[in-house]
Amino acid sequence: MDTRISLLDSAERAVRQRGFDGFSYADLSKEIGIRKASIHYHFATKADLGFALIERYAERFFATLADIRNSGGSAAEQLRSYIQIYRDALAEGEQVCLCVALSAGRDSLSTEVLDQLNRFHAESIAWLTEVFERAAQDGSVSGCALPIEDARAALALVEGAQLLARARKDVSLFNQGVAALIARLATHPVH
Amino acid sequence: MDTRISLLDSAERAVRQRGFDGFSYADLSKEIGIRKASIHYHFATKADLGFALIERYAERFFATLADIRNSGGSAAEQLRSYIQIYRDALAEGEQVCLCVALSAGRDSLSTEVLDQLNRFHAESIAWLTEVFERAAQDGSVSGCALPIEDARAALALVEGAQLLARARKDVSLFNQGVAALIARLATHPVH
DNA sequence: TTTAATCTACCTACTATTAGGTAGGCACTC
DNA sequence: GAGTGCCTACCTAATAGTAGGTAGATTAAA
Repeated sequence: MDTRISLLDSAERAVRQRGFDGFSYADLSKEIGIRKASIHYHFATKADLGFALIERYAERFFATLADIRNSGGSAAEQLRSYIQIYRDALAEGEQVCLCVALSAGRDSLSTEVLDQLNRFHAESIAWLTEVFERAAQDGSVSGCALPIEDARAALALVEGAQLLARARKDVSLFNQGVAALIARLATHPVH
Repeated sequence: MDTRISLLDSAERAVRQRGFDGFSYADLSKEIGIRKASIHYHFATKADLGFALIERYAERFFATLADIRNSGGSAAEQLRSYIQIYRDALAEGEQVCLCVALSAGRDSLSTEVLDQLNRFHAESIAWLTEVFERAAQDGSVSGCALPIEDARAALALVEGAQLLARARKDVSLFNQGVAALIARLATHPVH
């Protein structure tokens, strides 16, 4: 079972660096030290591996979002945490978040993986919409429009900023991209 | 020379739909009706083809930006035109802009193509910064912060919104992503 | 409690297919 | 006759996936 996890870890890093078509079973084989054919024992097809990847990723991601929501911070604080997830995911500008990586290479994905990807986006927007609704109440975020519009813009922004940052392997490009959003966030409790 | 253009057209569509690794010389061969080997006459290597692609694209793109700048419209009008370029590029949600497509598959790109990609981003941000500077004067865009920050955020936003839209083959996701930005744009001349 | 059956996690060796790229030739035009 | 634009026929390396086997642990039956 340890091998399975090693495979997932190795594959996730590869996908987030080079896309789903950017790594092969041979690559994984070299990295974790079992033969290429043996990988098929754990993941019969590459599509199966892809599905397992996004399933595990979604679980982790949404658990983190739930933690942030339950932390009780202001909307601004929660948004800062949200942005921090995407900043951390960059890993020195080498990687992007798994759902950005998969979105980018959409064509080679199975419908199951695509469904998970859609769920990912939908739940992210739902979470962000809630935060922006709270922002309208606690006043910790300036310049708010409709919560749903702010939510969709925020998602597009962090994903786009990741893409720009990885293109030049430079995390500061991410920070620059989200600077305007961060500038709207109150640094101290507003009430 | 007609074949060369057909090859570029076909390759551009392919890259923007499936990424640089998502198409082969065999695909192009089938699509335009000459043998695979003959493509090497026009583009000795795939890297050469990639370079020709982004070169042609950049020329077109920046000519359009120059036209918009020279149109004499307000900053808000020019931003609307800018967003429209990215919306048009989506082509029913099938494609993304070439630089988004190339950013997504960064690893398989030659340094020459990567350089062009960086130039693309730098010039886009320069153009947008100018527009936001003008916005600070003509007042046609609300909620402006630093022009450079607004510029970087706008670029990240349209690129991210494209990614989201193509992931679901749905242009309305792009429109939703940029709605908050568009809401900041004055619909009538402000002075 | 030994024996038989089954399962796990791997192996070697192979397949068919595709990738980008090359060598050399052929018709046609300037 | 030199250059253009294409051809057939090939190459090497890599791709995902398959066939068949094996050492060792676990389980079930005698």
